[in-house]
Amino acid sequence: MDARELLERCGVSATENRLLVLRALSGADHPQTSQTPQTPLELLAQLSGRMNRVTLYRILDLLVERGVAARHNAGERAFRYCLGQGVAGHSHFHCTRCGQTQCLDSRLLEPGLSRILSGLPMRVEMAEVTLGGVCEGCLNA
Amino acid sequence: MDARELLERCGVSATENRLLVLRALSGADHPQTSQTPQTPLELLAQLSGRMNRVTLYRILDLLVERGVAARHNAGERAFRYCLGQGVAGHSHFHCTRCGQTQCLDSRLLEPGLSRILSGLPMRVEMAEVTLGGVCEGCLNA
DNA sequence: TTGATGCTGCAACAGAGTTGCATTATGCTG
DNA sequence: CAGCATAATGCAACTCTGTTGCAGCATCAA
Repeated sequence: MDARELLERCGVSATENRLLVLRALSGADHPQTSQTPQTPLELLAQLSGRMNRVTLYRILDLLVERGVAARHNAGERAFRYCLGQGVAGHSHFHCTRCGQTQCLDSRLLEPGLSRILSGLPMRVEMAEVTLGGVCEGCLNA
Repeated sequence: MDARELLERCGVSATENRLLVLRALSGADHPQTSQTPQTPLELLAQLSGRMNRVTLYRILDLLVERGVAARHNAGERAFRYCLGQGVAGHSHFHCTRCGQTQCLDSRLLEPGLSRILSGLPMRVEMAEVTLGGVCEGCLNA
């Protein structure tokens, strides 16, 4: 979907900076990162430092609040951000061998997750699965 | 189990400070927190600030490394710690209404988790499920 | 006793995120 | 178009959380 349209649909104006952040999140300039959630500083590097650090934080907060991006924590000090909302089934895998973090296809988690939720007494509105181990690539290498 | 014994079993000497931290983690003095992972600063408050901040951090690192405690991140700035190792099925629920975070019984997650893992191509060594929503207590209130 | 090791505390530092405020851009109303 | 209100941005300074280096002290074994 068009980034400009995406922004306006959720009620925020499509400023130059916001478009840049969306572009960086989508990995448009660094295809290999498209499935990897990024830290604010990594994003800033992609933007060649052209944007103020604070502005970036504010835009990320806004995107998360509007459900355009998801904030995620893999046990590091910094948060990581990626496109897509943070509700049901937004999950990640972190490879301890190569250090890469990748987003998991939520459809793979669906059946298992609903099984977990069915056994719980609380009302669950958000579910995030964080997995760690050795990724397919490292296993084959 | 006895705290002193627990420490010595995993090869670290049972110093006064370490026993204090274990005691605080177990919620011995504040029963309502026994199921709630705590931040280092909350732990420090329980210890009436009698321990140096750095010492506490070092002890927590040690306990995590030895599998006695689990480090966990619920999307806040600070980590939270609780007893029990951080491997397979260590999971939490965060109530958005009352703000409480509680540990989930891993046995409740077991079937759903193994279903998730069976569909993935990577070798999974750690799995953590983070749920958010409204807890049982708040639903009834 | 001596030496080696481990634990603790203090101070200083580093990373990540936030706040306050001034400046600039944008858009609306008359 | 002018004037004003609002939103977005940038800068500096700050807070919070965790880390590192170093020195003092305890413990234990030879």
